[in-house]
Amino acid sequence: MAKEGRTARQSDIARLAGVSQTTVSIILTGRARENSIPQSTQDRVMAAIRELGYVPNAAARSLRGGRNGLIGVHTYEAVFPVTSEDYYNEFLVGIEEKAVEMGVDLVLFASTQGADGTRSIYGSGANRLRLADGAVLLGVERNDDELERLASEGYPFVFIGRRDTVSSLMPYVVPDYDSALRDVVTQLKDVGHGKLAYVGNRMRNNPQEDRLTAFTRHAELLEIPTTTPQFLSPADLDTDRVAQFIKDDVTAVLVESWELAVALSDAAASAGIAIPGSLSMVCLDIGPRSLAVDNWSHIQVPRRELGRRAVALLMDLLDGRITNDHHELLPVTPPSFATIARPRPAPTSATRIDG
Amino acid sequence: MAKEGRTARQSDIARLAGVSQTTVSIILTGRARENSIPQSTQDRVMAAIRELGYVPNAAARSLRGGRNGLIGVHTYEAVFPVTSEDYYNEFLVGIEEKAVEMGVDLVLFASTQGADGTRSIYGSGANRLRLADGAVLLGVERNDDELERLASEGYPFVFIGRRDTVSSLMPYVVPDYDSALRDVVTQLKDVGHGKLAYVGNRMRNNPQEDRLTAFTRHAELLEIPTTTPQFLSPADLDTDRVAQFIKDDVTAVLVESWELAVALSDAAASAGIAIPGSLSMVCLDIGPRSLAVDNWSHIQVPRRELGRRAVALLMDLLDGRITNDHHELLPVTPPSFATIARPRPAPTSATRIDG
DNA sequence: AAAAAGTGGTGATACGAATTACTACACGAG
DNA sequence: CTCGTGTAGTAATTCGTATCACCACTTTTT
Repeated sequence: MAKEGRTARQSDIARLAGVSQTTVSIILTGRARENSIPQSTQDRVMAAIRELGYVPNAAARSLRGGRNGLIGVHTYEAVFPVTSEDYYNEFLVGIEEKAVEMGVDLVLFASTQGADGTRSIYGSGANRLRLADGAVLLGVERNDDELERLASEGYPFVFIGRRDTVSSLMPYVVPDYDSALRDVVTQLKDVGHGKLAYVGNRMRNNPQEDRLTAFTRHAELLEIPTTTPQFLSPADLDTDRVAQFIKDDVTAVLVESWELAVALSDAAASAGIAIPGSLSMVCLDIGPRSLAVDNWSHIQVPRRELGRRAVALLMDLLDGRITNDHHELLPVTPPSFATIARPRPAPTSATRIDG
Repeated sequence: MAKEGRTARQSDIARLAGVSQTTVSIILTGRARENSIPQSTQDRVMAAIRELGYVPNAAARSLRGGRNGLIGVHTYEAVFPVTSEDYYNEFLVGIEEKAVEMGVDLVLFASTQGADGTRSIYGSGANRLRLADGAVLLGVERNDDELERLASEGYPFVFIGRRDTVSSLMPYVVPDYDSALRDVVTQLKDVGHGKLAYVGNRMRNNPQEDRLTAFTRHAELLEIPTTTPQFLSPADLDTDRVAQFIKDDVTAVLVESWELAVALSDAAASAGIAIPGSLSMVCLDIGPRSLAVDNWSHIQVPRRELGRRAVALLMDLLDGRITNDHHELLPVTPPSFATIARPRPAPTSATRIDG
């Protein structure tokens, strides 16, 4: 059935069907009507295609400028992390779902990973991304230069997340942290909290900055006092720190990562501080599946939906339905009341024991 | 730095460096020595490359060169299952790892999924896999016809797993269930077990058949009696069934899936039968990560390694280092002694109470 | 002195598909 | 009988890179 050696190309089909290569191309790109190719010819060509098992050559198509139905996915961290309680997997679920719906295939750019494990689009010498019609990029590492270069080359891509410096150059989808933090602060105010603390990671990244900015903004707008944000490693979030919160009349703590949430839970337990009885806690990131995160109040980034929207936006971009300045915010699920409770009335100074 | 619009190509560099495009290509493909291009010319060209921010066009390269550095991955079930306690993820970890090492990219064939959720290579008319240089296929669904067709078309692919009817047509990697079951049966015999039961799923698939065959074979070779294999849904593995095992002097049960292991644990607990005190249990499949599978004796399929080897074999196949009849067995980790124990001496008939 | 080998390149072409710009013919209207 | 309008195509060109077949000149070997 299949000729040995070479794979079939359009000219093979053309010969078999007794037409020119041009005609085959016209039929395959769905412009048969406007070029008045009769049904009989179309049928002959389609039969030949089936007989030879023809599949368009993706490289040739993209070289010429056409579509090849490939959507790239490039993450600045490993796609399938070995620490498999995997943050990215959920994005990929969404990306794959949407790809299936749109009938395109996904290219996971593994070759963009250097020997040292870092990932770079241009690092490997060639911009492999060009093999695909466009790409979805994600990752928290700061590679603004690459993004800028990619955009300046006119390569169509969508970013999941936001980069202040270059975000105007490309469409992106991003969780609506501003609304989320407004909801959190409102929620805390509504149940009666009077003073909030914010504990961030020592390592900073863009989403974390967004959350902190939003927190500061809404705490101010809602006129709820806060302590100065602290940036701690989990080890530093110890009993002393918890004691200080209590001393400072802090009744609720926002922590930026699940590692900090674990540390705070442990420290509070050691210090005999009940959560949420004496101290409410909200986690601003979700942990791995294996942790019982439902036991903490936390905001939930719609990772699956972000993946889906990113693919949808990319297709829109390719079809010219949107431009590079199209940005989308996706709602973030507000926290449950697991570790948010009405604070106890502050003890009077008379009952307070000073060490 | 980057010119607006078009990206630089070799002829741009050539013009800037005052040489021909051929020379640029020669230098870039590292054949400067053998073509006696002096260092001075190389330097000029490299400078021009840097100045223009040139990056080779991957599409043009693969069009010219044949290979495009894409490795397809096709699973007969969703690649990123929504039920994310994901069996396939571990294979993909291995596949991606190896792809990174080999410097190739992965194509996840999402477009091969039909509207009904089933996946078929030829479903869309054309064999989309041809887009990649070769592919790794996995999945337990029985699509032998497709595999056969694919092989007959000369498409290079490697299967993870084994299909009796068509396995001679392609290279595959497969867990060494025969050795694994030999080890299990030996292990059970060595600690003193006298009679084994085998409980399989009602839904049969190829790996399960392989395990059962191996079990039967080795039980016979080692002259250890067994009950007739039973194929049950987890719900049917109830206290009655457990009571029957005891009545039949069965001291160890091999279950084919973690669902059955859960059912057996529960049923035994309800029936007051201690595991492994009164009944040893070995699970022949591993469950999702979230389950504490380490609490059961189970054999462990080296899924990551299977993924890695599959990619390695595919590259070997593409480079002509192996042929279609190359098959590899990968060792399966034998069970721990978590739920394997020396059986209690069988009660004498005098002490047995008949209902 | 002629032949061979080395140096430093260049021009033309092929890869496969898409597109632009044609051609050749039939038919009806004016 | 000629003009216009479909109909049913095709030839030539393009995308960016790699490679093959050369070329012109110099140096070394026979």
